[in-house]
Amino acid sequence: MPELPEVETTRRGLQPHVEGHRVASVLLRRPDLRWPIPREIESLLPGQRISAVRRRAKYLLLDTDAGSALLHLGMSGSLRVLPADTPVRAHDHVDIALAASIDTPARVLRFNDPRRFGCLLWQAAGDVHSLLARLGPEPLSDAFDGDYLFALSRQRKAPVKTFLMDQSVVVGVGNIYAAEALFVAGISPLRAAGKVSRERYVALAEAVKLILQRAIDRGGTTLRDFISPDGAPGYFEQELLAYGRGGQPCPRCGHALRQASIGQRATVWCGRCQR
DNA sequence: AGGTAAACCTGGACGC
DNA sequence: TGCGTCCAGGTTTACC
Repeated sequence: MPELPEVETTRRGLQPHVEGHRVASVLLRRPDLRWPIPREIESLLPGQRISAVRRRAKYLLLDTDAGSALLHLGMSGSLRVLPADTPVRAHDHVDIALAASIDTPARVLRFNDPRRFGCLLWQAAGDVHSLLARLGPEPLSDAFDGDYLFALSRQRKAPVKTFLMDQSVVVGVGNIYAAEALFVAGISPLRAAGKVSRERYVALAEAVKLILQRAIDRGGTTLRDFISPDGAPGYFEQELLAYGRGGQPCPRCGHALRQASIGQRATVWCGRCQR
């Protein structure tokens, strides 16, 4: 489910309830998600004060003096901050209980993930987890621009949509926002990455930034099960121009939007506006 | 090295 | 109503 805007929405929802608070206890209702949950989550995290809630790519990090809990929401994961006595529902796999303080009641940070493609891992203090080691730049940073994409894409034969979704090229762009950005930039998702001009990569980088920022402003996209930590859905779905609209008229020219699978992912685009 | 496809897992939508 | 099939916001892993 979650691409960068949904993870960032989650981070922002978590931050006021989690940052500066102490972990009272950890409850694992199953020992694994995508991978086994490491021992440190149970042995080191309880008692620690969470100093920051950060995002890198589609990962969330809960920083403590001992190290960081590293979370990924996979396709169907969500995190919520709930009153400590909230009844458990199906697929509530992990509770990180937060200690009560003078001005806040006890709450629980609860990780729900039906498909279990998400993960909860541990990054020791001073370390960079191997999953974070080979990631590309953040799309909303100055390091990401058209010149960067142009330089990296030379000689590459994979479709530009596959290239854009490669997390070692740029992080955070998944299937929804890749389709949207290519639509806005007027680039066919099928075009080989190495055959897109510098000028058009400038337009693409700008489109990625614009769309991701706009989606963050709307609280992300809720298709099925994405919810923010306070239970609210995202409102970007109503602004989607291409994703999920195969067969419908192009919002720009009225021509029927095409749909096909590119790199194992359903892709929608306008054969007239996108070349 | 780059490119492609299988694999992981559950639930919802759909057709019969 | 029930069952089979297909599809879904991700990414590692294996293979060519």
